[in-house]
Amino acid sequence: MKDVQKRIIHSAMKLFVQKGFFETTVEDIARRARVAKGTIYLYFKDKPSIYITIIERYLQQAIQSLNEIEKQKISHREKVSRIIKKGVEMGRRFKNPYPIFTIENINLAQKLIQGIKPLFLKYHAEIIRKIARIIRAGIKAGEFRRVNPDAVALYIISIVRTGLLIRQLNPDLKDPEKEIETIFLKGLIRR
Amino acid sequence: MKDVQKRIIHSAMKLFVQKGFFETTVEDIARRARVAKGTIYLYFKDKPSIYITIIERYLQQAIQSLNEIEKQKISHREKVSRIIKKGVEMGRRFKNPYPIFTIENINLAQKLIQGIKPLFLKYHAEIIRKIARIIRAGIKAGEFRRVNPDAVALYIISIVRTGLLIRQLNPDLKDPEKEIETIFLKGLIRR
Amino acid sequence: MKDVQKRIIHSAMKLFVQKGFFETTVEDIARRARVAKGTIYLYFKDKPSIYITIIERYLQQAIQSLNEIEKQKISHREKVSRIIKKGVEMGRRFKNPYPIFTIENINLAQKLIQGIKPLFLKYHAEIIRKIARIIRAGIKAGEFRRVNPDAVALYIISIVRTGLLIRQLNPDLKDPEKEIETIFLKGLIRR
Amino acid sequence: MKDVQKRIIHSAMKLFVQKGFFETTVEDIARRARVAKGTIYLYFKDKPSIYITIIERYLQQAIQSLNEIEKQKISHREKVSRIIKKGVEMGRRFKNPYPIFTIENINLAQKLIQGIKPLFLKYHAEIIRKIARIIRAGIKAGEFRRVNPDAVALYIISIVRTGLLIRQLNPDLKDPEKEIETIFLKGLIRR
DNA sequence: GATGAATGAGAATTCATTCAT
DNA sequence: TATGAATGAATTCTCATTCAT
Repeated sequence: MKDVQKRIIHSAMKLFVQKGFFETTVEDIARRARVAKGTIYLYFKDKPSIYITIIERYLQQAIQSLNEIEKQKISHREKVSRIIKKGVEMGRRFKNPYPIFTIENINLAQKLIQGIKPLFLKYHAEIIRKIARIIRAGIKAGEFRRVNPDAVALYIISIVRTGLLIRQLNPDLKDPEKEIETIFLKGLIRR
Repeated sequence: MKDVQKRIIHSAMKLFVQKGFFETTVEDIARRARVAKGTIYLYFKDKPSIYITIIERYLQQAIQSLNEIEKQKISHREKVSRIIKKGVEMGRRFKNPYPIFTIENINLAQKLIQGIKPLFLKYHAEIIRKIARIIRAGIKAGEFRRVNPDAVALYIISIVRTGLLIRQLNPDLKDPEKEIETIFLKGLIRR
Repeated sequence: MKDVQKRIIHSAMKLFVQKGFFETTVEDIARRARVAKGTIYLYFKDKPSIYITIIERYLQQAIQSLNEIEKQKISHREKVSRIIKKGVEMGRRFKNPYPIFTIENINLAQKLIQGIKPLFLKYHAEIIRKIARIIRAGIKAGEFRRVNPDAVALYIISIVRTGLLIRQLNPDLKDPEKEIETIFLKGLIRR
Repeated sequence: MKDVQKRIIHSAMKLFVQKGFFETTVEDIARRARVAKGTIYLYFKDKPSIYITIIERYLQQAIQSLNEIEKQKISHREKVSRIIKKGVEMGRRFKNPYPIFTIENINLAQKLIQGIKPLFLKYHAEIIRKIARIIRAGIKAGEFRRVNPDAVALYIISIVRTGLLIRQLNPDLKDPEKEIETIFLKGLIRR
């Protein structure tokens, strides 16, 4: 990819994370990328499409990571563990743009979200499918209890978010996603 | 509270859910509330403060519900179960404005979120404290495993979101939060 | 009509004539009308619609004038004469926005013209119809030669333009439309 | 003239007719001419000057045609007839850019028109002069009635436009400029 | 000569907020 | 209190023109 385009994406990502999509102006993005305002429009048709591009790259990376994890010769339990770990790690890097698609954001920007929806649904379905496949295999192998694989796949994504959330709100807690993961795997109830 | 103010809040809530905060204009809110635009400013100092008011009421209701659940003479496990159930129920009613405060929204509107933060932190801390107290009691009673109560409290909030998310993306799944809750309580791994 | 709207229309008309549609900015119009830029958009949905409004009023006035002339108890020849006179007079006042619809302007602004077309065709057809009716009556009365009334109606509109054009390019010529009209009625060829 | 320049002019002419001057971008012109945008500026100092060049060539052709017609050994009446015929024919080819200079366009683009004015006035005066000379000769020869030759010259130009206009708005009418020309020569009134 | 990426001035439009009535 | 017309700052996007290669 062209250096200029990279700079624009980079600038936009930083600013979207720092100030939010709506509060970042195209001029801000241009300034930080050290290009003229008009240059942005040589590479992106409008402001939302910059956003979409960032999200799309993130999702593609997520799928890539899932593929790699699935291939590994480890227990299903360990695969789930790595998915969560990788998710938190990526979320931290991107300041978590993934959940942009979740119902929560509906509150802030229906129109924007609607525009992204088709793209998201495509990737989201793929991600869920991949995770669910691992869960299903784990059930078959007698490793996991008989659960609904799709629901659990969504649940795993949610756990990633919880991990990020805890880090944000309770920064003292050491290795929070480990704790969460343990409960997820072993349950809250003592036996 | 004055009837006019109620109408404004009601109108705003519907519209924020329907079209999003940014895509709802003050004029929209006024029209739906059948008041003049200027009247809004007799009751609220600006647009964000309408939003904040809605969030605040939601959080107060949440705390109220937690108080009621805590007082009940039931097992801790059952209390957790009811918290999740109530959370999903409230989320469904509000189309879930709660997570507006989560890191995700950082992507869309830092400034807005920052303005809400002090208020949110106050309530959020209280909610976490209340849930954590129940968890702690459950551990003490030997009902739960030895976990970090604060982390679990956040985890529970996250589970509520997962329940809502599944309903949204996989509407066919019957009683999704029940499934999630079971995993939360019993764990994924078979023993 | 509201005073503000009148001022906007008036301001726009002056400026469109003075500087042209494209070279007049909405800010120009606002300044001259002594209102804020945003106020324009309370009365008109966009810039072209100001233009359309002006044109429409002109066309309505033209039709009104034709109606009055048709009713008068004078010879058909005199009616034609008055139509031309009135046309030049109106054109002078509006600096002739009528021909905005003629093929000429296609060269400058297809999109704008296309947007106006439906409106124009409606009025234009009515104007042609009215003039043609007078011509037909004149033929029937033996006053005019057997000509195609529709073609002649268009021809009359064209004569109005010629009158205006001569005034513009040859300001010394006294009463130019009189001369043109005479040729139109009696012909160029000597007999 | 260089092939590249020809291609640019050709491309611009097609596009100005198709989409209008303002709605045609320099990029459009370049693309259609299969040259780079920058190349245009090697041949023309700016966008209006492309327009001016096109108009100028048209006017030069018009003068050329007039010269040829004037030299022919035919009646003055026939000369007038041929001028009209030729005018409509040229107008049809160019989709009539001539009247771009007429008062009508004032409504759309004063600045552009003003820039073209000096050039136009020069050619326009020459065209009027040539036509007026033919009329004057016709009067002297007793062929035409005693009219103002300059006014009639302008009138002839106007008739050309009427012919084009009728073709545009009433495409069914056969040979419309013939009808118009007859009235012009013989008059509307029956004798 | 030719290219086309980059520029940035400039335009239309939106909408939260004010304030005279 | 209530109104809603008016405001104008702010934002997105366009496109003629330049200039390093």
